[in-house]
Amino acid sequence: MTTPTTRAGFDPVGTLEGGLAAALAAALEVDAESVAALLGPPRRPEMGDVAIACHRLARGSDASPPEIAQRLAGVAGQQASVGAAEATGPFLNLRWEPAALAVTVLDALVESRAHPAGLVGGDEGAGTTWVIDFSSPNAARTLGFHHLRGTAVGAALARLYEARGHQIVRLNHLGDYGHNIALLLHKLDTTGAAGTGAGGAISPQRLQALYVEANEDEASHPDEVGRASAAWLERLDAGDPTALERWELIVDATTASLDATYARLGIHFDEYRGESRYRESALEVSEKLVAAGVAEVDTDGGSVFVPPADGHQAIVLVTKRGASTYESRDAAAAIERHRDFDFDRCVYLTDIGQGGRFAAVFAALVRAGYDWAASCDHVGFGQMRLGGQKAKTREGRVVSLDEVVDEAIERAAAQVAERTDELADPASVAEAVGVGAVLFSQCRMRRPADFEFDLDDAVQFKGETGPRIQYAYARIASILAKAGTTLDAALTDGDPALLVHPAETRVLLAIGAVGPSARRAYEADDPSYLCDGLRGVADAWASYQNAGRDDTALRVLSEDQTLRRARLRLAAAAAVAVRDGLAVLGVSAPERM
RNA sequence: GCCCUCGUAGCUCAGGGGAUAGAGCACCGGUUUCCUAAACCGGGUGUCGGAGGUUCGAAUCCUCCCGAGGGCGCCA
Repeated sequence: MTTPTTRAGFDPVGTLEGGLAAALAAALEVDAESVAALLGPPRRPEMGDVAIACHRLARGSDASPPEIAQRLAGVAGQQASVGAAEATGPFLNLRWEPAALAVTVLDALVESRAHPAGLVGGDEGAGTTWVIDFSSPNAARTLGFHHLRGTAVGAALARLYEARGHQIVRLNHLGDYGHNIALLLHKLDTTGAAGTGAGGAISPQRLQALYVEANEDEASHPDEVGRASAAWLERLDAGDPTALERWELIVDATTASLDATYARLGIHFDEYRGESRYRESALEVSEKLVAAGVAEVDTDGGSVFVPPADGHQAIVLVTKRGASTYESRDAAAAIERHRDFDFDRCVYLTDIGQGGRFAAVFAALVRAGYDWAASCDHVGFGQMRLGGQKAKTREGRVVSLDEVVDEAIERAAAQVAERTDELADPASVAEAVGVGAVLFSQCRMRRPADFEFDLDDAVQFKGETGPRIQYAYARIASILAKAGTTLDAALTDGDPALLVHPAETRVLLAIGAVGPSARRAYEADDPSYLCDGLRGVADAWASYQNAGRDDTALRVLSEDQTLRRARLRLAAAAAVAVRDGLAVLGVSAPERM
């Protein structure tokens, strides 16, 4: 009963359930697995902490489901971990013995501190390397608002994978090839030295201005600019030194700009690997796929393509004009990644619409003998809408990610200023809250679902938001401070067996649920499940703490010193659960706000 | 035409074959001599897009239809 920290991580309630399932299974002479699979939360919390539907257990038995439920109620009632067991028709509802639950949860939580990621950690990934490719911005442009979801979710997944024991390589597949670049090469040519500053470098701001001008040029003189740009792209393809030199200026300015934005969000990459890097290797891959009989050369135009196969769409590897394509460059990139990192899995986080394309590329590689390509996974996310429209533009222009973050921080600052408490550093709190609001808003929706983004909602500090969860942490921190103790000290002090009030049980169950929520998020490549778990703790804690307003007997800082220590331990546990979970999402937890 | 994602409360979204389908927002009321009222408590909403089918049991699985968005060999 005291081995809650397993390979699958912190799951004290699972430990209790396992013991219960074993006892029930023994009574029915069936295997524990099949009983454990039927255990789940009841429809409504008033019914109990855990329930079991007995219909399936009645199969192949003389007894009816209600009879089974009745019988199991008797067996369950004998368990030390069970406080109450009641058969309701074909269902068995039961409550854990509160003290047993408290001891199990809080002991497990202390044990989980041994893991670097705490209670959201696990060891499933030990000894394996995963590559994750996310954000994928374009050169010559600042990070746009439409990159927010992939960036926030990707960073969260990378941290989650690390928490689960994987070695992680974060890659940013920069769109440093094609039209945008061509346009800017031409622009740099026409503006000459005016385009560059001291030392020849281009500042991100200058680059952005040039990009806007270049697009205006194209709009007003499409034919002329189009021809000139295309010529520059050819020079670049041919390895022309001037073209390469300018290309480098553009990419350097881009990454400088991107890094600044990522830094605000607490995100970093191990490497940028732009598409242009695969200009030649893409053509080599194409040849290999032809040689393997996977790709064909089109008799009409000389292009190279992979015909539709096994339900996958057709993909073009080389165009009629002999240029690589998105698909062949992706194939080349995958091969390079496997060579460089020897990954066990390579995750591509992009919008869901690209799933078919990636699947076709990976399948073609597998058919050509690159068996490892079966461990390349496209993980897609739904589209963000703004006022019912695609997030890419608003009022006809690209909304930059920086603008959104600025606005979020501004609103957070206004809120913080309103409660001019003795905050030592209101600006840093506003930043933590603003950034937290933005990141959390991106992670909380189920990954594949489209969702309507509303900055007002995200930054509104109530409801299902990051700030509300941060607030729960801050309130606990405040209590601990008032008690003159620290989180770490409180966590191992006090007797859990005293935490038997229903409001306390609710907090304990919520804390216990965070581990499984992290595991599920990990298994589904979807941080939203973790968000659910954190929200549960914040809800339960807020409810508990507010109950203490009306009923002084429920105060954490009880007159009874023994009870007080136990409750401080519960508070610390809730705080740790929230903090560990938010950390995975990239959201910090200020001590005061 | 084919493929993918989806359709659940006024809005934004959860629902891992099981009970009376749930949260948040918005709206209305209540709770601050109090451990932070950015909170909490209470108040009510549903042809689960439609029709069949499988099942003891379907929002959930299968088929068809309707509707939305996205993708579908030479753009990135």
